[in-house]
Amino acid sequence: MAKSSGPAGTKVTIYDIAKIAGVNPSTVSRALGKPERVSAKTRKLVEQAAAELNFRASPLARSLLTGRTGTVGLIVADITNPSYFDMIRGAQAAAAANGLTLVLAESAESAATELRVARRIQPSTDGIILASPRMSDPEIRALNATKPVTVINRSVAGVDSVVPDVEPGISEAVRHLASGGHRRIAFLAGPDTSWLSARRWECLRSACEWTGREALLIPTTAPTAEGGRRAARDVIASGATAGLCFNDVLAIGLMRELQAAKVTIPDEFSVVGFDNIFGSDFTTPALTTIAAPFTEAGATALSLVLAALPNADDGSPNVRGAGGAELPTSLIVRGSSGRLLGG
Amino acid sequence: MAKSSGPAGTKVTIYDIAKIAGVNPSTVSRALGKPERVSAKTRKLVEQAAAELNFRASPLARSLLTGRTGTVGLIVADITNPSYFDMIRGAQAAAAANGLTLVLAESAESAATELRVARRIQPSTDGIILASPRMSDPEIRALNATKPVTVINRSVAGVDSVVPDVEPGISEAVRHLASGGHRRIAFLAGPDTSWLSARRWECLRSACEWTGREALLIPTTAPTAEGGRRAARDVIASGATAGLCFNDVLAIGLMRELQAAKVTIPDEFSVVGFDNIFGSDFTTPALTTIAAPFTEAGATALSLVLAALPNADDGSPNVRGAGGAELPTSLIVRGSSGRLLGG
DNA sequence: CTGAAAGCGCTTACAG
DNA sequence: CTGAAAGCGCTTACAG
Repeated sequence: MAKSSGPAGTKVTIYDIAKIAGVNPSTVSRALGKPERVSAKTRKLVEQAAAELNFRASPLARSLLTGRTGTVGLIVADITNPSYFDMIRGAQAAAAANGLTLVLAESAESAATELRVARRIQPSTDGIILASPRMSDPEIRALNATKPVTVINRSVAGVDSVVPDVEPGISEAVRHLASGGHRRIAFLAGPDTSWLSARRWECLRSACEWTGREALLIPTTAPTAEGGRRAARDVIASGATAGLCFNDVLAIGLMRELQAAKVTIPDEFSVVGFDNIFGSDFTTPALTTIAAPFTEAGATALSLVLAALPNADDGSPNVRGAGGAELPTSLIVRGSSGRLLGG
Repeated sequence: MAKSSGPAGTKVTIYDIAKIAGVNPSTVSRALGKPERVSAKTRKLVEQAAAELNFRASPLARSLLTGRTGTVGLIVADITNPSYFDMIRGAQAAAAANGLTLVLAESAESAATELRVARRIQPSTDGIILASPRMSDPEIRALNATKPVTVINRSVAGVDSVVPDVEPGISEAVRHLASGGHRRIAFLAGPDTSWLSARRWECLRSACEWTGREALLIPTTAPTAEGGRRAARDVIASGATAGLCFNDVLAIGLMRELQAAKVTIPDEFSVVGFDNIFGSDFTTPALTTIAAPFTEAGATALSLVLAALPNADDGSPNVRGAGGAELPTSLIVRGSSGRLLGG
């Protein structure tokens, strides 16, 4: 039996290595952590012993000393909402590229849960990213006072953020719809705690005003396909001939329900979504949507957290809340929008 | 200025609390951790002080002592592959329900990366779940010797696992296709390191044999939409009139490419996927697919890891590799499959 | 270049 | 019920 494969649970420490290498534990630590500070011979001895015992340093013990966990948290409202997929992917890739581990958590669209989860993971992470947070500004600032926080799809004074510049995408969409003969455009809103939904609505209203169109706000029960279906009746009742939806899933739900009610899309009604999610081009007609570079948003958020970390060199606290990125949006025209029949 | 909002980075410890509560640090620890072992007065004192200082116990320090991290890792091949979404969701929900944090990591479909990532996160987790792992059996067993491992979509001797029972779903699919007049059925394979792909192919072959149909194996370049598109030519060349695809994304890619080549679906060719992913009903025609309860798979995997944890009571190492769950699959017939025109 | 000691923040027998 | 001490596994000045 090789002793290297001890029973599960046997923890190999630097002391074990020190013993068989015949050196002091502190020398083991050095040999492994800063090999250049140790003689070639010692290093070899230690490395051999470490390999033999299949040693893995405890990140916990190290973190306790260094104050760094090598982990960044990402909290999203709904882990299965495809709008977040690219963001998660972007953050995860950026974390891996920086030798960090990403912890993913979910808030179930609840501000209270979000705060609880954030508090829970904060002590074991170096910083956290909040995707479309539902908490209040002061709550976010309080978290940011403990460890670096970056918010995505929201702007909070004193906190690093990554937000889409919604203007270009929405302007394009309104011009596109206006040229298709649409005069009354409905906005199917997101959760009312959503900063981004408010921004999009504001922007739509102003774009409609500018082009002499009418903008209508239609609340929804949830930013899901079901939420879109349920809103369909109100949309039709409003007299709008086009709907801009807070996200693509909502848009797909709306389109399905309208089609079920024999409304032809886009001849009788145009549907435009947001986010260009996976599958948004699977529908018939394929969904027109306003896209934002979410992969980049996730990566940028991670780099902002990284930049806000206390400097490893001098330990000086870094500036926080100075960072901010605005990512451009654009319209992707597909089949679900176009000229209004007889419009 | 309230002193409760100290500058960032000021770490509040039980010593600070002990000082202002006028008790020993160990008493603080007890008051917070096992309140029943402390007098009501002391408890109140400590709780007040803790609240005042906005104290949060360091999970790192605690983990170092207890050996428990309160974290479970989940490694998937591709974080944006929708086949994994429900699995991730199920595991995440089950983790949260048990007061655990889920760490999500990605292996980029590479066995080497997978092993590296697993080793990296193992020390800071209590156990890990490997979704459709690409590593070798011995590598997985070695990981399992250190800390509990549960594999999903794979069976490894001595390791807990959750696998779909592919038989019912595939049998149904073959009967469905046979009754539609299909005699030659292609299987668009997954990665050749995929245990599940091998299983599905075996099962399809045996089901075809049983019903007197011909089964053909068509390799693909990747389990993605692009992989499906690229395989389309081979599929047609094979003379098959129906294709069972390793996953839905592959199936959607295949369907799109065939449609682009003016093949009418399902009149001239039937397409069946696996996994019933989000969006698989968005296509036209909607995708017929073989579904497995992935949310449940994720949750079950988490509970298996939990059960394999060393017993908190007596610290006795728990049995590992004894657990195993088989989850039933079923066919969801939608528009992409049916009777072969003139078949 | 290397050793001995102190300490990161907590928990847990052990006394009293 | 509470205090004093030891220890989890590592790192880092401080001597030599």
